[in-house]
Amino acid sequence: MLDITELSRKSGVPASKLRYYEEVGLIRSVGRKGLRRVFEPDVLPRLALIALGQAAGFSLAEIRGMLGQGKEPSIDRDMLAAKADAVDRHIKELSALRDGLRHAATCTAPSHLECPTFQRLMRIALTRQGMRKKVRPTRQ
Amino acid sequence: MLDITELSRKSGVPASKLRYYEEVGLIRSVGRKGLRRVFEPDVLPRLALIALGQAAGFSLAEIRGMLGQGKEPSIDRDMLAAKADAVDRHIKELSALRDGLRHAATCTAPSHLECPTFQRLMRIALTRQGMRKKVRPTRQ
DNA sequence: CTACTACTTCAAGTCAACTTGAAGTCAAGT
DNA sequence: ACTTGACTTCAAGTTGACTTGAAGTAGTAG
Repeated sequence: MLDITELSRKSGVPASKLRYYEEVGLIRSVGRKGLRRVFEPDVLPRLALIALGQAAGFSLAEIRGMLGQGKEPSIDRDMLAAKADAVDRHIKELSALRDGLRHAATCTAPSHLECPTFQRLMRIALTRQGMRKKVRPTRQ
Repeated sequence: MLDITELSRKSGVPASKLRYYEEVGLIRSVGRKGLRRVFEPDVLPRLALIALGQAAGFSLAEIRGMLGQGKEPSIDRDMLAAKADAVDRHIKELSALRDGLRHAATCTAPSHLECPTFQRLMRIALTRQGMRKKVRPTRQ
């Protein structure tokens, strides 16, 4: 059993965030010691999953859906497979971006617009336009 | 030369977003026809680059930094290489997540906590904890 | 018993990236 | 000349994911 400060220290997640996560139903405390929340140690892997899900561009609501409320993830297998496919598509886009960046860093073509590698990058970028699955950075 | 409606139609980017992007210095209009902004066609690849950069988890400020203001990207090669490395690390995380998801979709182990694939996923997730490079979905 | 500290709640603030709405303006068609 | 429609500006609103601040309270040290 961990109080919120211990959990915060072990996980690296600020206490305010832990309270927020509990409030929105992502984690659960199993009781109180005085005022203080007490958590079971299995919230640690759960927090790791949450962080990973965020890194993949899922909203907290989606992550809550994936994790379920019980301890056992108990998740819909088809949905998981679909999510995996979505992540895979995202990876492909990012691979193209990485290659494009690396190329741009070394390419000495007169104009990027004339460079075939750049052209390919553009095509992939434009392909992406339709599918509205974006991602953006979080402050801090 | 394109007016804002044509640019919006060709790029799939709503006009309000185009105005916003101009306001924050991501794109430039080259003049007005009456009230209406007029753009050069080379903003089209630029918009594609912006979308791709967002997909990679960069903020608009970072993207503005990468693209520069002129037509020629004129970007710092070292920074580009560093960005490419960052994207590559992100890809590795996502690959782990994808594998974890696929595994979870098919795994019939009694408890995920006992499953070695899940364990591996956890280790990678926890590795990520230190580096504050997150990403989250955009509405619409 | 009193202080002190670290927690508690709850409301409000913040941030990026946009969108929406009101009120105005221009050029093109009738 | 007048209407129409699509643009214009500018301020304010929205969303998700938090953080911050004020005011309160519970366990512990002295």
